[in-house]
Amino acid sequence: MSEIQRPGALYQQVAAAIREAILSGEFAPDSLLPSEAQLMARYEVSRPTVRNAIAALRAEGLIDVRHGKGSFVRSSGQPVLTLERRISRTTEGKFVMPNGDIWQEAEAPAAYRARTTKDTGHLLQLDTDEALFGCDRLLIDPSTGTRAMHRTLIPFEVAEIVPLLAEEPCKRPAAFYRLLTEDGHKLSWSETVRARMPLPDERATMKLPDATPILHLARVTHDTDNRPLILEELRVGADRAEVSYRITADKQPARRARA
Amino acid sequence: MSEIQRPGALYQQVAAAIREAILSGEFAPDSLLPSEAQLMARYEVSRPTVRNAIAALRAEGLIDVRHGKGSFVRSSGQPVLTLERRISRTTEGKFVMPNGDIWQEAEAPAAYRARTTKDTGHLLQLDTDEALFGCDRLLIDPSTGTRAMHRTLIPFEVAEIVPLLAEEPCKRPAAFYRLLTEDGHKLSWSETVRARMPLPDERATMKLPDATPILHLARVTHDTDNRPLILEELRVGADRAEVSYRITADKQPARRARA
DNA sequence: TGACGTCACTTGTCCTTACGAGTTACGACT
DNA sequence: AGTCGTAACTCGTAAGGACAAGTGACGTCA
Repeated sequence: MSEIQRPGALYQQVAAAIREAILSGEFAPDSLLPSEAQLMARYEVSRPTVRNAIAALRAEGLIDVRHGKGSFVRSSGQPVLTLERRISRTTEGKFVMPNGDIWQEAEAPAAYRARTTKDTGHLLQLDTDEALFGCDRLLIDPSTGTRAMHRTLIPFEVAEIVPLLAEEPCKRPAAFYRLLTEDGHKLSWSETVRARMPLPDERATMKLPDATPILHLARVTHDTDNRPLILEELRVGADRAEVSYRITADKQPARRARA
Repeated sequence: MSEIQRPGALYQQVAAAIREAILSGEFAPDSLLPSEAQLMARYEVSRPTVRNAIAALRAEGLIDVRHGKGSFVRSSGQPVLTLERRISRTTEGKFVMPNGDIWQEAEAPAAYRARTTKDTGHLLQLDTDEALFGCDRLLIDPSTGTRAMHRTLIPFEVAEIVPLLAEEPCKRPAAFYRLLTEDGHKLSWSETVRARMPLPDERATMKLPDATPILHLARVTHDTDNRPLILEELRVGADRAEVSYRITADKQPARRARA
């Protein structure tokens, strides 16, 4: 290390030095970092040490490395896609829960039968290993290229009681809402937001960069008597998307606050 | 590799084999994986290759490695802490926006002056580099040990117009809501949820495990005329916390649906 | 009995060497 | 001029060796 002694292992010192250089602006976003060979010379360390330092910065999401080209400072752009949930009461006293019509289906939806896990069972107020109708979709927002994975789950017993849902398990959820509302049901929603690292197949399907978590949304639609009817899951890369809940006050119609 | 040939590099084959063994249940959650030496023998590869495979699984959040002890399958437990936003109208026609009173302050709040970034400026409908009052807190939920970082930001010009906010910039946000409501303001909220990898200081402050993203919540409180008054940011490890929005229908009081 | 030191195990760090593979530019050949 | 091959760069993979550092069990000593 040609620079000041820092705490920790050598590769951490190197990583810290590069990190500071990035955050201080010495290396601008999207610019090319020195090559491994140059970093070896600059800090007087071996190649594994340099690569270890670079691996740490990749895990932090600070840089992107492209085979044969070099390491680039990741432009810490904000999400380009806002999933807006506008929660308000119109003058007619209805809640609004838009379904995000921006999405297009990249493939034909895949219908199947499944069973509740501990997780989905809890959300649907069912035990584990209960039978479900399922439907998976791969969605794309054409304006930003953002990909997302969508899943609809409907319990067997709900499909019996509310035949609307059993007819076409791969119908778009927005159609379910419309049909149920026309049928006299008063719906309420519960939406849970989690974040986690993607599984390898999720990384591949959504073409996620390194060190990119995914937002995992689970929306449960409840019937009048608070019985869970439908569980929808949406998974999307957190580098592209954010979720926004806008709660407007009494009788004031929802207004766009965007610049 | 003593097993079937797979696509990709050697270390990826090893990683895939271990991953499958974990997901299939051969290695139970919280159980000890074979040591590096055992894995070297089992797959007939060198130690760097084994370590590379293990590094991949760490980045996926599948395993935890403890120096001197070994590698453990991470128990994929669900979040232990649900930040509930119950959005409903009471019979008096008021919206409810609880502030999460579970949190306790781990240290004295730190007040300071700051300037808007591109990000915070956008949320507060201000240009970049406008003056702000700021206050940072380190919060702890004593029942789960979950740590979170909280930040309050109030524009100078808002503090002039609404003197309540300037008096005590480190007052608890819930107190702001109460004071403003008593003063006749009709508040509305906009809450944005993002996820990203933590910076090193965030990892240290919140004691986050490897490969753990954070949830980043930004809540803007709007005044009657839709002017942004307060920006609150909450950062919390996504391994511990989730956010839940419950939107209940007309006049039906919010009910707990938890088991 | 209790405290402590040692040893055998674990992962962490760091080095050297070698070759494979993607990218780009330059130059020679057609 | 256009095409294509090669050379020189980049990062990716893999092996080997050596020592440091954390952990826990066991045995010795006071």
